[in-house]
Amino acid sequence: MQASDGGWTIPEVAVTVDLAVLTVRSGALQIMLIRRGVQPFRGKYALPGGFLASTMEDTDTAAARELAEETGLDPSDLHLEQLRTYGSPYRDPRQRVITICYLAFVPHLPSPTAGGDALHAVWSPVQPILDGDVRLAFDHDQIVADAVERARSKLEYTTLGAAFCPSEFTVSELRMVYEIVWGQRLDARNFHRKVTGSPGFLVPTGARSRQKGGRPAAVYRRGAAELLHPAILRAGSRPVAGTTPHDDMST
Amino acid sequence: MQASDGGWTIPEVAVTVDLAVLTVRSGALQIMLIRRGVQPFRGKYALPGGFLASTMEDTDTAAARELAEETGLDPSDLHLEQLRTYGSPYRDPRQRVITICYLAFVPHLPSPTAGGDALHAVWSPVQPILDGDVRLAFDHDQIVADAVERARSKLEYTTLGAAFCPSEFTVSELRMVYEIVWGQRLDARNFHRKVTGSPGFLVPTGARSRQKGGRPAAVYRRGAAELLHPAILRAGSRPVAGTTPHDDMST
DNA sequence: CCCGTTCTCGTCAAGTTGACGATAATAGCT
DNA sequence: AGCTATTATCGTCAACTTGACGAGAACGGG
Repeated sequence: MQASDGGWTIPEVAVTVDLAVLTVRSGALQIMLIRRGVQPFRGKYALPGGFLASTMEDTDTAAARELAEETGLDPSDLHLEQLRTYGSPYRDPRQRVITICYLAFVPHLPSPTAGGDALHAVWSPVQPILDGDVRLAFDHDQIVADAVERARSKLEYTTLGAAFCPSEFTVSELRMVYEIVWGQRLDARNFHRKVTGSPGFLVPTGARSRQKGGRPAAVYRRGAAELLHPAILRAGSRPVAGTTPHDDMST
Repeated sequence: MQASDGGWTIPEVAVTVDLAVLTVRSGALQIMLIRRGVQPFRGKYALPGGFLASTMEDTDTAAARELAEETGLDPSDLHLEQLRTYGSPYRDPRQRVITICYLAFVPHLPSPTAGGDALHAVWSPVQPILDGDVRLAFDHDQIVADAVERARSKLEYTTLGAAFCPSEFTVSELRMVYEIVWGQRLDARNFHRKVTGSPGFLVPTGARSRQKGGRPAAVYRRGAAELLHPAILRAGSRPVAGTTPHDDMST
């Protein structure tokens, strides 16, 4: 459990790398879960992940490799970032386990997963987890809550909403991503003006989508911009009108 | 190095909790460093921190305790948040060490620290580190760069700029924090309008500061608001603050 | 060919930002 | 006291952004 280092021993702990993989499907924000086959929490759902191998693998690389295994997709196409590290002492009943958690945004996957670890992987809507109606293994409820909040925030000031869309998409598809992740309706006309007016957000392909009804929409691809200036703010995060800008101190 | 768990062994690695403690002093954004007394990187400067004790201490708690030891301040007064976890395999030449790094904003500390670990602690301007003119131990240059970028970003959309100020401060002091952290001049009149118009950012104490010259400024305390809506965005870059030599904490 | 639907462009009032003039209130100096 | 330099605070105005919403464009389906 400890390695010697010139008369001093360095304590060691178990470390896992877990993934919070979010997607938008069936009109809901969903997260990838696996059903645990071993104790503890056998039979419960948990985030995919695993112990950091004793090999000298970078944690970022380990997360990308796991993501590729679970989704069957090239991780260079997907958005993957570190979410947070969870180090509460009793989050694993066996022994102390610290989890480095990563957050991924993936588009609606066309085929079910193919990797070996992913045999038990399922997509599950996040809302029942946030509401406490579904309980996950360990402290993964909290991780899911953190992941969703990070995702909602990221849509405001980055172009990552497009990471939930396929490589080619319309403004309406992007708007529905925002509406589903934020859980609120957006004005289609103002949203269109906003995203098409943000330099580098959308690159028109020239093609037009055809669907059941309505005017065909222009098809776009993701642009090079990653940050949005200014941000697209969710309702409720706007200043309250009526407050006096210059308030007298004498009160 | 491994613990048995029903026929399977869980690999373990060494974990440290490090601190990136930022402050504004002498007109520059500075970070707390310690001079290493042991190998590796003996004599080099590094972020304060230590191996995660084998005790069942929460990593957040461990970071807060270390911060209190280094600064001598009550950690409940200070802003402390997790920055990132660094897990590159060869960042420590001895063996694999994963570092959970925390970010703290502290005001200009009036008195030197009293703890034992802090005897060698110094404040050092971040700019030479960002420029590559000063090299730290391990990958701590990168951590400092991440910490500064996080701090600059946090000033935009949170009220954490006030965490660099003493408990009572003026708008000018707050503006200088912004100017120093962002490295650009801000219009004093627009900044005043902006921060006094943000509900919950500043609470007037009724007192007025007296200083060398000029009209006395109203004195404020931090308000309850943590998020700024809308954000204060940095704009045109105009470098302002120079760098000062290494400054002992007991100044 | 009409109709419902969706996409896209315009318009307008309200609010915010950036540039900057003007006034207020102090210290230091003669 | 009067003057000046300095800093704080208040106002003004044009340019821009936002939210609400009208209106036309371009389809599929009856």
